[in-house]
Amino acid sequence: MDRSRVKLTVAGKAGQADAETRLTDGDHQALRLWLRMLACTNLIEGVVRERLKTEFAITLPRFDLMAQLQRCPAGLSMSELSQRLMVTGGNVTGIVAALEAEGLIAREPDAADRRVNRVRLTEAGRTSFERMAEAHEEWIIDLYAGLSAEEQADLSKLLGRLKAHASNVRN
Amino acid sequence: MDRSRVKLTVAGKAGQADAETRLTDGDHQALRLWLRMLACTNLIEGVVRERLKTEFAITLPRFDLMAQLQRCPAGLSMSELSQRLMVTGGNVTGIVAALEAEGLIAREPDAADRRVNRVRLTEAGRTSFERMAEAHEEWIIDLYAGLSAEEQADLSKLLGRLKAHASNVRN
DNA sequence: ATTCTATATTTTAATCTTAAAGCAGTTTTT
DNA sequence: AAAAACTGCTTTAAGATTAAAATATAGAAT
Repeated sequence: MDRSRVKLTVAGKAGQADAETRLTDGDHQALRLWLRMLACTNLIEGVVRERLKTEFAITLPRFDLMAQLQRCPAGLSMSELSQRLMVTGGNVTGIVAALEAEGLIAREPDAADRRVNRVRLTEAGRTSFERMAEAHEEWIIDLYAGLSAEEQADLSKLLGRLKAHASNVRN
Repeated sequence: MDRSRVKLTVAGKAGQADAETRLTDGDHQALRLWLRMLACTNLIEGVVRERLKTEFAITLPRFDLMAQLQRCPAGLSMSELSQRLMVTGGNVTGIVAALEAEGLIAREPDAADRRVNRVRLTEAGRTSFERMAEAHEEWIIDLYAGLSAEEQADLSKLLGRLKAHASNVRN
């Protein structure tokens, strides 16, 4: 563990006193759990975001979009990207424009339906993504290494149940 | 369960095909777990965000800021808010400005240190927050009701361990 | 006292995000 | 075929977010 990179926090992300720390005794168990879960997710997401930026000069949304494209070498339409990334169409428009400007993806009009734009990774994009994805997977493995394989399985199961229930509540 | 509110998704958030659904067999356990956790958090956060907006016409960041202030009737400085919310100072500046414009919070210069701005809830802000907080807690309880008290405790324990480990990895 | 250093806050530029409105092209109804 | 309805995408306006630079004040060192 390398403690040498001390964070001075001149103007960056503030010190650590996360949401959870601030709870009162009166708060309900579910509320505490939710804040803890949020803190965990933000922590991990923050690490990923920061490393993608410093090590690969890319943002998380752009990385995520490239990840979707890599699984579909034939390409995806803007709508399909929107669904898979669970974001609005306008958002995809912006991210695709940025990645296209960087030469990492390309778009072609669909032959059958002139409304559709088909997006795919360029060769440069594929090469670049493969390197990033490998590093990314290692980061995640390391971040979760505090839990044994069995604990990870337990966590996954609980989250699966939570997700199933919460999905119903939403509607 | 009310299924009557069918989502037409004209231009809003796209259909449901969450990140997790898109995984390959080759992906590592930790990566799958991470995507599931992210999907869960986003799901719950989305519900909260949406309901705060439709039922109380407020955004989640503003609600979170008010929550911090409610726990500290004496008020908090901008820096303290920044730390507790785990966001940058510039971000707090913007959110405080918005809440001040709505008359929900007030700011006064600190007597002892002229650099400091002390922020607190106004009477209107406190009244408004109390109503929202009550509803919010119920939403969370409902969203987590798919897990028994024991399962919630297990989940909390696992997340606590994960958080502790990931905090170390970050540095 | 003056200079250096640190802290508190704001401003700016860039990116991401959503909801809503609009345009272009496709499909269905009549 | 014309009209209506739908689908795919982009644009716009508003908000959130960060990092970095700028400003103002405070405290420490000389």
